[in-house]
Amino acid sequence: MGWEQELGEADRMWRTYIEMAKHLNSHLQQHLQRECDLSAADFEVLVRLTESERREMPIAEVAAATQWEKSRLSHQLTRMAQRGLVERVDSDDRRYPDVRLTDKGYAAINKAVPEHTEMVHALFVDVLGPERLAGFAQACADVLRALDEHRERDCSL
Amino acid sequence: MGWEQELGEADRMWRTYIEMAKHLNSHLQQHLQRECDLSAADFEVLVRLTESERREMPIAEVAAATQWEKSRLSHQLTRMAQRGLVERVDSDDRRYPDVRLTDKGYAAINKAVPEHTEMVHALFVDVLGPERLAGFAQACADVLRALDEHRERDCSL
DNA sequence: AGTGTCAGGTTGATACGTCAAGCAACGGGT
DNA sequence: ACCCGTTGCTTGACGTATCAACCTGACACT
Repeated sequence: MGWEQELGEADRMWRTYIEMAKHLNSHLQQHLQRECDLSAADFEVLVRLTESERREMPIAEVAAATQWEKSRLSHQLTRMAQRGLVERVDSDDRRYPDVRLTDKGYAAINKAVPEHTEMVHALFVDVLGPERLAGFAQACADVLRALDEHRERDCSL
Repeated sequence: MGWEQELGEADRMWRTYIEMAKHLNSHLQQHLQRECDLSAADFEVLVRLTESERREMPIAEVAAATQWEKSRLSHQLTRMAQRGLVERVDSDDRRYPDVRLTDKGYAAINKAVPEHTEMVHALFVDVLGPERLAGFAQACADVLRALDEHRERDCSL
């Protein structure tokens, strides 16, 4: 035993990142839950829906935007519909029903977004400052690119 | 509607980070699951256990290290015990039972750690390179500190 | 029209996380 | 010696995520 006592610099930095991500996430999530009675999943769906002018879009579009499994989205929409945040509506092609933001959902997201944004700024954006933030984001973009390449390689097997 | 079309630079960078974190996480998790048949939670518990010389430690210590709710840990240990990765053992003080790594658990973690580390390097450490990694980690540390301060303020209310 | 195929959606089973309540064992005061 | 409070762990119920199987309506080809 004991290789983990000999953690290199790099691995300790990795752990720092992991810690940060975990705490930041849970903090934002708890805030959202307490203040707005929305789970992170609720929030994400509602945000996507506001990206349509009509407060309504095909379910598949939400699925693409969130990158969720369709079954997860389906369950999520069922629960949100039960709470009156959204409703399913049939479109012209009955295979692909739409989701629509209800007034209640609209009110909820309009309360939540500013608070959430403020929190993100206080805990992240303002802490880093403009230059470091840019560097950070560039790093994230690079990692994302590496991930994509890696995934391509995996799929081509 | 439409404020989100006017996302500032900062908010787009925040989204980049979120995307990166999500993808990186799910990639590592899937790899661990496929190659080693371990969930992220399994992995974390096993790693903590290897940090003891005796392959065994009080449950409370694992709880402290992982920062999990005790009930979550309890459920997790039950499932891991069912799969033979760990076992509960009574210590001198019967209030505080220990968890011990079984041989099977030991084998599992010894296979998983190098693979996981390799993946972390390929997707993260090596992508950034030493200097950018250091900057990144410093940024994470700063955000963590901001989080702690914020939490203190919340608790003192 | 009839049949096949397929994309998109739903459903049910199972695993995991969280919350609240319960349980058990040590330690101090009497 | 007894009771009681505290502390750590477990349990059960519920909400959520994932996987696999299934359903459905449109389209193409015959």
